[in-house]
Amino acid sequence: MAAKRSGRSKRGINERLQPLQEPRSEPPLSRERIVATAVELLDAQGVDGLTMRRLADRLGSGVMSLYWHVDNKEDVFDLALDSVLEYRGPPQIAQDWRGEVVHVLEDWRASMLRHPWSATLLPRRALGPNILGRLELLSKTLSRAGVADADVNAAIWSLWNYVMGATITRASFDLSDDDRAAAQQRLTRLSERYPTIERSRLLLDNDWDGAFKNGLGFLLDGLSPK
Amino acid sequence: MAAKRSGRSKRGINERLQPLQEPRSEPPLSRERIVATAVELLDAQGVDGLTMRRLADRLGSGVMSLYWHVDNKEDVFDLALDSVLEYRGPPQIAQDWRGEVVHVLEDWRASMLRHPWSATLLPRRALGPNILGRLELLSKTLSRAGVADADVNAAIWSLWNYVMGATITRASFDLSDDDRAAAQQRLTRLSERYPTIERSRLLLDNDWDGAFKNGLGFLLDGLSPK
DNA sequence: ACGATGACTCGTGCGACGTACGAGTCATCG
DNA sequence: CGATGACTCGTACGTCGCACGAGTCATCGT
Repeated sequence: MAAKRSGRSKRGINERLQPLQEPRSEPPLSRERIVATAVELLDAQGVDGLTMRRLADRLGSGVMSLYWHVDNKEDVFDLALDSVLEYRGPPQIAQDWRGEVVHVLEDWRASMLRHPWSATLLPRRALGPNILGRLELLSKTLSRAGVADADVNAAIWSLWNYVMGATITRASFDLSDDDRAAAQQRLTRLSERYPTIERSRLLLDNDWDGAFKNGLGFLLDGLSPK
Repeated sequence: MAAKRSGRSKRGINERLQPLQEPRSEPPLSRERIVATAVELLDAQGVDGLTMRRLADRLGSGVMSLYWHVDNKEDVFDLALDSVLEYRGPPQIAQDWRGEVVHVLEDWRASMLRHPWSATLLPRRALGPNILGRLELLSKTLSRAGVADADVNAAIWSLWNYVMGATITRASFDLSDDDRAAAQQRLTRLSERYPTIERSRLLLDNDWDGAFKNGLGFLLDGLSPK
């Protein structure tokens, strides 16, 4: 019931009334500062690492002060997620449609991997303006490329599914070396039950970027207008 | 440091020592009973709905008794997840490879949608035997279909990504009608910013099953050996 | 027949968590 | 000068996972 979006509170006349009691006098709270700090915290500690108490600590404020600027913790997640998914456009003009689609999706994946918590968050929160912008761009590109109108939506969802699956998997699997060692041990121990994937070293391939590009190539082959 | 896997405790000789003090005398705790009840609870209340207290309540036991049979709460998730992802094989023998792949993946998706919490859990937990079995089967099928050895792993990860993305998205988006109404409202309010996806009604299509099959068709087209 | 052992259950307590509530502080304006 | 509204914050409540240690009971070696 609160949460103004308040650009900047205006004091300025009597700053001297703050007798520098704190060595580093924090700037006043604001939605932007909260969101930026939340992103920092999420990057550093993951989804479970973001608590309102820690967020307030980093901001040098009390916990309940945050609730003046945001509705609740879910709101913080939504704002942080959206702030991270901006698309700045292709590097130069005049690409072919495949190049453009690949660039949008690789940039999307890269943004989410830079903030791994965002990948697991995106599917379960509302679509913010930045994601809608990306979908709009994809839609226009595919249409212009000659994909039949009846196929465009299915094509977009295929691409969405592919990026989400790839990124969530990638972001979830780069845990500790212990886990990696344990997984390898388990697999070789069970190699007689899973001979094919053991032989092809399916679970040991670390070229995630290459696999992403190759698989996307397959999908675009299937999507190309005949 | 505990947690035997104990098939079944053997009493039997002197059951009469239990003087039916409880109208419904619960069977003793066991790993299987805990996992089955955890699945029930997860189905009913979702990931956040599973707490050790509620689980113990449903089992008619104390909270700490659970910790004799499982290591911790994560262990409960792992066991519940694995118990839900069994594959029973294709309905009849002798399908073409496309039919077999489609069946594995549709069954996979269906299993996860029957237990929506499993989709979001799978990518961030270790791969259990049932998932490995599915990957083994896919690997064999693709090889037999003539997919080049160098492409098989990329192909499998494409399929994995696609199923995971599709299922996680589907499982996360069937929330309340309020959300759906709010989303539609938001979209039409912003229709001038996103004209293409508004016109194609991208976000309003509810034929998830059809979209899954169509998109999978695109991907398999791209994977077919030339 | 008896004491030891181990399987299993459970109550209490600790330190987190999100956030409702209400009491503060302070600049601004009539 | 008194009121208003923007903003901050301390306290409190109910919930969570789980560590710890004290129980109960069947079984077995002697």
